[in-house]
Amino acid sequence: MKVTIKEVAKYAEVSPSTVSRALKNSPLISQGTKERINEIVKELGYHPNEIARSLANKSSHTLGMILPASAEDSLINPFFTQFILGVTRYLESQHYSLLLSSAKNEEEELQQITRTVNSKRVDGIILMTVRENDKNIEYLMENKFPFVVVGNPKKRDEVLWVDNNNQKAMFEVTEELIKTGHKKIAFLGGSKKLKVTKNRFKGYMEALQKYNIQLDNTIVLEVGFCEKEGYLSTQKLLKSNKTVDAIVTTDDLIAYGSMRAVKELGYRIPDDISITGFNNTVLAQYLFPSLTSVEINSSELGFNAAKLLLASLSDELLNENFYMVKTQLIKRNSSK
Amino acid sequence: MKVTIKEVAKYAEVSPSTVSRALKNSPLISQGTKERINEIVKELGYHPNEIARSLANKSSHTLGMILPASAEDSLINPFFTQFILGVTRYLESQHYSLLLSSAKNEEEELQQITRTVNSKRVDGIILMTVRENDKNIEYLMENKFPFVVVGNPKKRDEVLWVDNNNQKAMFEVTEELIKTGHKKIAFLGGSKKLKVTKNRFKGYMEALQKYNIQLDNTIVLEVGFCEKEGYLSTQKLLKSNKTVDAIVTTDDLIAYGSMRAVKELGYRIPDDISITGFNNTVLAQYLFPSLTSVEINSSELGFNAAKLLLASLSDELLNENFYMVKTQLIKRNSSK
DNA sequence: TAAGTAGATGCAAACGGTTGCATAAACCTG
DNA sequence: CAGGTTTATGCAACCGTTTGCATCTACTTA
Repeated sequence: MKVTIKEVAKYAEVSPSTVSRALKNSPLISQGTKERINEIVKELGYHPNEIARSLANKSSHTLGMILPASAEDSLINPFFTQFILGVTRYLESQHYSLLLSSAKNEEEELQQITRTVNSKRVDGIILMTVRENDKNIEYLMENKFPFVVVGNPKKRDEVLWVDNNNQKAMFEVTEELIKTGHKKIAFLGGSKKLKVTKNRFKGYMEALQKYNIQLDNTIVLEVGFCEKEGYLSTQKLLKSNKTVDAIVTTDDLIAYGSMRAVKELGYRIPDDISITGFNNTVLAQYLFPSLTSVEINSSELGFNAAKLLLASLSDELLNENFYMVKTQLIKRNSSK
Repeated sequence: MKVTIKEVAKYAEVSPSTVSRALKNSPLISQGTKERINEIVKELGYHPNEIARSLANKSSHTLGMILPASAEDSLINPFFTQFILGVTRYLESQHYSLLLSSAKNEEEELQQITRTVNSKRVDGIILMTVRENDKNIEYLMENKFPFVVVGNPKKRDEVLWVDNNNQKAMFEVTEELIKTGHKKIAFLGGSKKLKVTKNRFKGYMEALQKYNIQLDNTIVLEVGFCEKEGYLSTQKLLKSNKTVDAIVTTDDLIAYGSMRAVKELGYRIPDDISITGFNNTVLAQYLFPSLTSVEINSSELGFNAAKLLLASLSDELLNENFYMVKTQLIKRNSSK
């Protein structure tokens, strides 16, 4: 038989209100009855119906999250699992829950978001990606619905966001290479339209500047996020009589393709050319030579996204509307 | 201003009951008013409050799922993301939602499950792993709470489960090797306690039997699920004067370690020894030589887990209390 | 000891829907 | 055209909590 607050009240010979107060430690209740009620609660095995609670409280104690279409492709990357883990870890510590949906494409993403918002089942939303002119962000801002995004949104002062410090990460990679004697460092990056690429490129430049190395635009290449493009553009690069002694990339897969090209053309890694990746995917440790890369703490990213959003929900005064997660340089054998 | 069913009722000059009926296509309503109400619903931008609905319906239209502790380690495997994707895909098609939590260890898993069940926020639960003497399954069965598990549970006739057809998969791998001329095929499997290993081993044996090859227990080894153990046990195997012309493994990582040992000892892959993996992880396609492996359709696994559970929730008569997902043999260059 | 105050509890409405039952209107049918 | 049936609608209770307000009791304090 289901046990409700009324049952408990009957047994304790008090009103449901009193039970309710006992359960949430209201000051409007005497120590004695509180203890008595708590005993009966245990005895009967009573657990509040969270749905009823949500209705009365006008808060579901739940956040929503949409797995973007891109989750499907990025098989190489445990980012999503790790991110979700981080989110749930924080939410659980705060007795919040996570409602997850997925979308096949951008359009569906927005649909899912509106559905979730409209149905009032969540108090806020976590967006796992940012796009140029992001419709999702637009919608949420227009409707003043609380949310946090991962990555670097356009109106960065008006929204909550978390990101890993891409610029600093690439600065560290480049600096490390310079310090170990490299002078001609090529940059293989993904689409320049992406904020990630831009920021990583900034870090690269920053390091060059610091050590007074002239930026050489002919060894800065834009490639797609895959092994093949890394391979092809490295081939082109090396065959063009350019002498480089290091190649930094914005992804392990690109680095992997690059390694293949370098080896094929008879150079040794890292003796002739050092190569670095990014994202520290599973590949990195198993490649030969193992790949120096940058570890992104996706779980901490998720953790802090949830934390930031919850803090803002509770009218807490936030010092910052964003949170930068530190990355970690993982040195392996592909660089000197 | 928030728009509730009462607002709509007022505008349409009907009672809330009528609006409610209009929205769910009840036969107790005239075509005319139904259309009128639907117009007003659109005009006002009304969306039912799902929480209130759940309370009245005593059903949340939501399933619960717990990311097991092991999700943390299995970085190499996009299994979880893919599985979740499959689940959400099906749930969305049925207008259901997914409530996700995570657990750091077995104990916490059970806690999460009881919490979720007690709070009445979900109609059923999806378990992503099965253990020996699984406390979670025990609890759910005792409380007669609807659930489905991934993998092969003990009381397989009494619970709902989905699994990939491990036996058949390994049968196919082994048969393929036999057909391409291999005679001495070693088996490198994970812990024999695991149902997965057992089933894969069965498939291996089945193929041997079919082609009248005598099982040789000295080339059947139990190893941990990692590269290193694959490496070490293959070394031992090859140094023990055994002649093998193929090695099947129950995981790509084991296979990878195995490849390393084989190459070090001077054998060629696949000319001298063929090697196969399992799970078709990202590694497989990027190794050298690329690794023949077995693709597990985790997304379909999730899809059907959700489907099975929902079917049982709707008192549908099930033909089967389980669903076997087909695997796919991916031939690459590590086998002839 | 009377009046005032603090503390503990209950009542009843509210949250936003659903649904069994009663009823009114419209339609048959002989 | 009276009586019965069908169809469409409304009423009110209910789902399980929360909470503002009223009430009651007991304790101060002059």
